[in-house]
Amino acid sequence: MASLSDYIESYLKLLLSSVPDDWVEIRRRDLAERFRCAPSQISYVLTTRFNIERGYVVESRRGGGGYIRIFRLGAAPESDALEIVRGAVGDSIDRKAADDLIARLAELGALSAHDAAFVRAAVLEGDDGRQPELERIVRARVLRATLLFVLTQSTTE
Amino acid sequence: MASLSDYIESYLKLLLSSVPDDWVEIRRRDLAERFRCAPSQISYVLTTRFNIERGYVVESRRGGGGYIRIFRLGAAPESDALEIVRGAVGDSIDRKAADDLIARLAELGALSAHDAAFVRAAVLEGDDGRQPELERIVRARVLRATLLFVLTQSTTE
DNA sequence: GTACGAAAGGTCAGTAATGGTCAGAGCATC
DNA sequence: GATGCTCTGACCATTACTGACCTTTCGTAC
Repeated sequence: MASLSDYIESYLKLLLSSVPDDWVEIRRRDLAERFRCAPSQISYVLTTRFNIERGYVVESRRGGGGYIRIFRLGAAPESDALEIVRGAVGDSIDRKAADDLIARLAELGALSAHDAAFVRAAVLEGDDGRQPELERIVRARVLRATLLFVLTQSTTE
Repeated sequence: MASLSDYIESYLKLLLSSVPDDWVEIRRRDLAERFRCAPSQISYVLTTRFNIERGYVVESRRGGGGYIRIFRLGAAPESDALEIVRGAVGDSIDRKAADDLIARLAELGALSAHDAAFVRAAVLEGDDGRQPELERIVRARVLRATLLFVLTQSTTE
């Protein structure tokens, strides 16, 4: 329990806790140099430790003056609701399963009635039922994004 | 946020915000001199940062007394963020256009940096480039749904 | 009004400087 | 030895920036 990835993770979290805003900007190359590792390792740490399921969003730009920005969202990463979302929404989901999931989260108290209605609306947006396969994919992506958004927004305080 | 292009972009936006009308006039050569760069770099900044997707229109004239005018769009009170989303996202959208739209909304103040990063992450997630046509369609749907969701979410209180 | 030179801006290919991806090797744990 | 996490290197994609060359416009001489 002391891998290089762990050190990089700690370092980034320390960085995040030391700034007033909830985001930091780094350069992949510099960080790799500081830890004497391959640049791709930084990418590895970011995808495994700073993904959306853990409460972070990463944004980057390539090319000259490129950067990586890490945003920390407000949620407790180990909350039950996030666990459920992580497990329940795959790459593809049908309408009923999506609806059930939303209902279940509302029941758990993770989603207010208001939020549940909005998530449901977003997920059904543009669903004309003509391309079932496409719909399943879109539904999964929208569902995951909106749920994570709501869940990481509302538990901030 | 450290490249010369970024500085030139900031400078021009500052200029735009300091005038009563929504347009400014510059000379490519003077600006290049001020930033100590090649004149073509100014053109580069204009095409990448001040295009129509981001809400700007550029007009120019060559020869003696030549000039470049930059007009900012979207300042009309009736063109709110929701309208822009409905109009800009069609049935299919490429990666760059999606990114530009998110950037424009962030610039308008409709999206916070957090929310912009969030939407961007949701829209670009799972984009493996193996089925470009399908991705374009999925991207448009996810973009519209998440944008409408985030925008209506933040304006409801 | 034509010709020409000077003074703008436009275009584009090429180079450099980033970050992204992914297969596979290494290593730890069970 | 199977499984899963770490880590890397080779290769790819994107963005920044420049210089050489092109086009347009104006002013002036004739």
